[in-house]
Amino acid sequence: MDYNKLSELLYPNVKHDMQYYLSKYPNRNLPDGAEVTRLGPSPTGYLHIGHLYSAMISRITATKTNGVFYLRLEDTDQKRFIPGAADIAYNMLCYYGVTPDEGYRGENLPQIGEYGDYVQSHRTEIYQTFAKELVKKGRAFPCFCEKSESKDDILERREKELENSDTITEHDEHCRNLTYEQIEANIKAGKPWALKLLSTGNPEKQHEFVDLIKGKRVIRENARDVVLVKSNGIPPYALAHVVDDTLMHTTIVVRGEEWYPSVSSHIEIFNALGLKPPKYAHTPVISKLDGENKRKLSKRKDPEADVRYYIETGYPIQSVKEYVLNLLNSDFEQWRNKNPLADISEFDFSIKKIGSNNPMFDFDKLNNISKNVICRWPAERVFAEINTWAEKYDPKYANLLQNNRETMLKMLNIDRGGDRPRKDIYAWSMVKELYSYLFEDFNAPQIADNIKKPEAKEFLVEYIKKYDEKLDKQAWFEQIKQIALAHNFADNKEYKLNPSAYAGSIADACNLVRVAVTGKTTTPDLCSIMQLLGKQKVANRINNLIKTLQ
RNA sequence: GGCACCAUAGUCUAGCGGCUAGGACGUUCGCCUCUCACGCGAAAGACCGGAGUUCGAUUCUCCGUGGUGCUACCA
Repeated sequence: MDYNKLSELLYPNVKHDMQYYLSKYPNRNLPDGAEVTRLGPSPTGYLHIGHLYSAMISRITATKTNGVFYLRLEDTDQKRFIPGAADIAYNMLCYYGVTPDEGYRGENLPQIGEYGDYVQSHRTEIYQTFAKELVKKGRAFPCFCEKSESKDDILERREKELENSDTITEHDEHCRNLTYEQIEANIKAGKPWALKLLSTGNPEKQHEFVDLIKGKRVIRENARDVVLVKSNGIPPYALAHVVDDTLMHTTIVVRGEEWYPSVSSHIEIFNALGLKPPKYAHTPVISKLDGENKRKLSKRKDPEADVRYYIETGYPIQSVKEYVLNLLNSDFEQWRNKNPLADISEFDFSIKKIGSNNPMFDFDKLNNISKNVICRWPAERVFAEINTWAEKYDPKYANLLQNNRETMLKMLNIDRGGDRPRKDIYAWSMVKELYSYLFEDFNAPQIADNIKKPEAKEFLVEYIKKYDEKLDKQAWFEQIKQIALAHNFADNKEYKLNPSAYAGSIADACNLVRVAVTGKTTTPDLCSIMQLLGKQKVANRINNLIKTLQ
């Protein structure tokens, strides 16, 4: 077979050769050891938490080595294209502070960088040039078989194939053996065709492969005649990956573990073209416990898979990043404990420290991290963040906050600051409910079962008569205690010894006031809250409760 | 069906031939506070199973088992 002739038959319109592009995009001028990393989302929806996960690896690695992190749009599947998704990807990266140095920046901003175009659908001519090169080298052939239309199609076909044999064919025995004349006839007849790799690999043969996360591995050679160019002229991932990461000089490909099985086919394509493959880092996949089963975080079922979820819920960016970092390098939290105020960029991140099993998403942990982040911030900052969040997601509340700025600031300052700040907020959306008593009245709440109602009532009646909002914390407590004791509430320890003899404990008395005033059993320092509310409101609310105590 | 990845408490993990198997979240219980938290202290809770290698395996090898992924003209 005359492969040059074949390449002209297949790609008569391709003007340049591979060398042309190789010299058009020369090596990057970067310091020794600089790593070039990238994120290649496909615009099929939102940005997945897994994208943020690998983007952080890429961003930190590039920053640490004075390299480059760029964003490339992998939009070769036009069937799954969703308008707006590309912008979301870029915007979310920026929002989370994982900003790319170059590449695609959304529909309205020009791309940055000398190695573009960074949108794969704009690069078909380049891909076809490389495809033609492969044909010339006798390493690719046209396939005229009918394609599978859907996932179901494929599964069905696979089932059928398995009925007769125990393996799925890897070589395309039919089309790889067509003669030039047959191919020419098919082309002239206008039959659609895809370009496939003519694999020369032998799966019995193994070779060493080093993955930056998994370490040294032995993998089998590829034997699959993978599709290089689809019948619409656009390549699927494999060729696009090889061409783009060569031309854009990516040094480390960070991608999800689901790609791991295809490295040998990617390496074969690099080799067939005489190109050097990059280093690979296959990351674990974030999963979730669904009943008894562990599974990948799913787009449809799990709102937390979408990075926008955390914004809508009001998690600070820093909380999410610290959580992801903690998943990535598990010694992060030890470092954080030692350096509570340090910027996360000071943490000694390493790709090698990434574990290789798939972690499950844990809200408890995220919330805990977030509480620790927020409790260190001054009230002004917390207020500003809540306000910014509310302006977007709860304008009414934002309005309320702005009109009561001083009150809210005072509220946020209760138990804040110092070595042992209160940790009660992990996301801005919870604040409205958490401090609802500040701005809203409520129906009289239930009181604890163990408290005797008639005495509770007498206690509250007397207390509200005597309550003086000018008392400081000490005096305030002393007053509650005295009045409670007078109404048969007992010292905590004594009460424990003989509960039935008393109306309740001092703690119960306090809680009675707390519940009456706030409607909640846990709140920051009650004395401060009462001062904030003012005597009138406090009196009204306590009276409301009194009415229910008959 | 084939191929691969993974396997330590409910969860995230440390471990890299000899440890009372360490930490964190969560849970429970104390202490502190004459309230809620915070903080402090403690408890419960793990090496998937079986062979081998070894004086000795959580650690190394093999075989099971389980979970996951891939086996698309999706990425």
